[in-house]
Amino acid sequence: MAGLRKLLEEVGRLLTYAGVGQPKVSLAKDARFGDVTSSDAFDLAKKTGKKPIEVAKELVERMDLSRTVYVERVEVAGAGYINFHARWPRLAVDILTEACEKGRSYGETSMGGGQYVLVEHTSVNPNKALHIGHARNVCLGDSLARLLKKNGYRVAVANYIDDSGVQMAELLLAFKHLGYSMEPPSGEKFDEYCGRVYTEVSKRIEADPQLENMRRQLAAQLEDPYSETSQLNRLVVERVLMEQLRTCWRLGARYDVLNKESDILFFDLWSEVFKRLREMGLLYVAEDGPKKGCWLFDLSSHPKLSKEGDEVVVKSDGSTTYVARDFGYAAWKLGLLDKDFRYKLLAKNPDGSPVYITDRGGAETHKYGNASFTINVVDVRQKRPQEIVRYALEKLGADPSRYIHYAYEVVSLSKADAEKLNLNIGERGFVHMSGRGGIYVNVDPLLNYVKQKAAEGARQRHPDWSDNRVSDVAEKIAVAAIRYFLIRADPDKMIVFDSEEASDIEGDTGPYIQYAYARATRILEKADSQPNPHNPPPTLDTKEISLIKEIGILPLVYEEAARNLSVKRIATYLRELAFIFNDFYENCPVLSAEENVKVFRLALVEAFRSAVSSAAEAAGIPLVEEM
RNA sequence: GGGCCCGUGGCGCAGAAUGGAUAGCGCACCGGCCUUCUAAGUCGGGGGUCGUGGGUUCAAGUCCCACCGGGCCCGCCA
Repeated sequence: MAGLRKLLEEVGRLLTYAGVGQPKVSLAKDARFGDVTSSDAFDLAKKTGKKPIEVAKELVERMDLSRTVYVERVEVAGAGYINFHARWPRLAVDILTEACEKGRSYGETSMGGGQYVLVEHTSVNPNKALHIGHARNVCLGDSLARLLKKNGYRVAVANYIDDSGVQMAELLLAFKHLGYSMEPPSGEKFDEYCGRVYTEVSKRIEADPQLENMRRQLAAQLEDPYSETSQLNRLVVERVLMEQLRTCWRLGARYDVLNKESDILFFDLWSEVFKRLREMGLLYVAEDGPKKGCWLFDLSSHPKLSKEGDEVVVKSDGSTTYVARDFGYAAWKLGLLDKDFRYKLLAKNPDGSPVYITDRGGAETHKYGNASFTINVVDVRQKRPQEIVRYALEKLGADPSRYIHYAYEVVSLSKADAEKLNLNIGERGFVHMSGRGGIYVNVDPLLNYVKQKAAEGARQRHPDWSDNRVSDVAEKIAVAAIRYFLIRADPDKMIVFDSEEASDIEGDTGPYIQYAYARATRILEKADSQPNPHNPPPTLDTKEISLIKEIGILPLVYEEAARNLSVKRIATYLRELAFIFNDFYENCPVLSAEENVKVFRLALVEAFRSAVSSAAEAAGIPLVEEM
């Protein structure tokens, strides 16, 4: 077990023996307040009517420090705080030894206990390229999956492929009837080309009712899986999908399974849900009104949605709505159904693992459903439909807390970026992105832009580097910059995307973390002694202690982040860790220190590398040995 | 009309499920630090009534209420 946790437990024991029922201990936010601090005296003072400072003194008097391992001394401070100071050399040995030994897996916990979790993210309509808003989804989802793995969960990653909507019909209209070629102009990716075509066709449809009619016919043909239109659609979908996957892989994401919406119907996941909800009297046909002839899902006893009316699940023409398909799909995720998909192998992730896709003729079966819980990374605008699905699952007898909608706010474009697209947005400082409206910044061009910036810097610093090496490092810097930018923000806050801000590689950015790691790597490269954490100098520098403490905190950070599903927490940890390392780097020379200090500091640097590697892996931020 | 979310120095953010000791950081601005482990770094300076008003508490950026400002959702679209 990690050193800091042992310290916290020891403090807890001391307080318990002194008479505190439920000790409230936390790591001190400032070294002036010791290492671990308690405000229990305030609570006790309230109950007994004494002064907090008197209570604190009494508690401390009752503590026996003669047999502690990690606690060196205790003091009462301020109005009644109890501050504990650690026996640092001892604690340092524990923390550094563990970190050095475990390397990139340092800090991992077993809180998940092997539970199986299905994380779904990306889920971009397969008719366009990923824009920066989709990238937020990918980075959050991928980091969540990574974080859960760090905490001992078994994780599979799904990507929902909505291959049966109007948006596909619109694209097919262009290819079948409007003379658009299926081959993009040279140099343009197929998915970006399709996105452009989609925007153009949408505009034409708006102005031409006849085209709208044609689109409707195509959409109807998509309902029949054996129609010629459906076959063409499958071709387009898979081709766009492969291009999208390349972008996602570039960002560091990976997938286990791609579930196509059309296959939810084909494999009949919906009918059983329909039957059961109907038997429970929660589905009924509207006899009159604007929704006459539709099957509606009863929301009248829902605490909040009851005021908004019931939800259509089957349209009057007999086709299902998006929400209905999601009912079936969600029930499958939680193992409420006997039916399952069949798959075929689609591709390999960069790590070599297989990516399966649902396929009506597929030979493969895999158990991806029946998760302990499932997380859907979907933007906040879908809160209502997601809540309806959750509610339906509850009615079907599932524990609704197993169905988690991980909602995040959208990414919009700054005024400056809107103007680059020749948009006049007036008074407002931002504009919402829209694939249909052609208002977006795509991920690949953005990555290329940041990469180019990073490459310039690398070439200046290392004139001897080959083009390949420059490109390789610049790519990783670009990915780190974009991922960190998207992850560090609170998911509840809208990101107003600005190219210049997002492409920054100085200050509070991903490359800042990479830089600290590269510096550490360099020290170890140049060292002529072996790191040794076992014989710390009798007194440690405050910069050393800060760094050791921050390294020691990682397991606690992982648990906290997993408990709150907060990938932001990992980003802020990385930033803080790198900041503290830089402080150490500036103030504590390693290579020029006396031998006994040197080997200990080398171990500290090594331990730092373990902690950064581990946390960077959890956040999906690539590292470079030299930059 | 009903519901959800946001509001911290000029700008962008952090303040960690459980309220605690002088509110942190980046950008921008001014001024230092490269014959010493990469200056993509670092140190110092100016700049904040944490939207407003109440309340709870020994203690509120953090909890409660109201209001103001901004965003989103309430389709036989997905």
